Amino acid sequence: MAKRYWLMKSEPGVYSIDDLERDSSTLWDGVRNYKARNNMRSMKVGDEVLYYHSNANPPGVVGIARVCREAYPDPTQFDSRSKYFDGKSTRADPRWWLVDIEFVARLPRLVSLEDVKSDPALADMELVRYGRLSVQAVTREEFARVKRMGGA
DNA sequence: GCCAACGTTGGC
DNA sequence: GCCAACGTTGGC
Repeated sequence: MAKRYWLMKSEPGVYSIDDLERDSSTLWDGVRNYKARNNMRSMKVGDEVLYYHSNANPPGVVGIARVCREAYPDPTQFDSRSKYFDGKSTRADPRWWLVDIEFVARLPRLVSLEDVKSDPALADMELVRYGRLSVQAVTREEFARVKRMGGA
């Protein structure tokens, strides 16, 4: 299976690229959207990720990460003290899955949402067509282009 | 803080 | 299975 490419969103106030660089890797918990979950379940170790800051000023892609552990159940769904607790999920049949990602690099220049939207070559990105999905697939070409726009 | 564009839930 | 009501995301 060829390497694939993704875009993952995080609010910098919750977990920024700086946090990822400091931690070196993290588990991507708290995703409670089926499409995003399905995307994570199809990820393979080595897949590359555009790291996107949402609810930021300006919002945009700030770095590159890499999948370092394939999908396993999101532990927060079983933790009644977590805000991500899901009483309808069981350990035998977990509803929510996540992957681990590791820090690769920071982009020398931020590629803002506005930059992405105004580039005709990126008009088909899910980020443009359907903004709200927090874990999206991107094509190899889109990934390469955003990376280049970011000065990497 | 507003609100558009979604997704989810649950009554029927 | 429909759909109204409600919740969430995320740009602005």
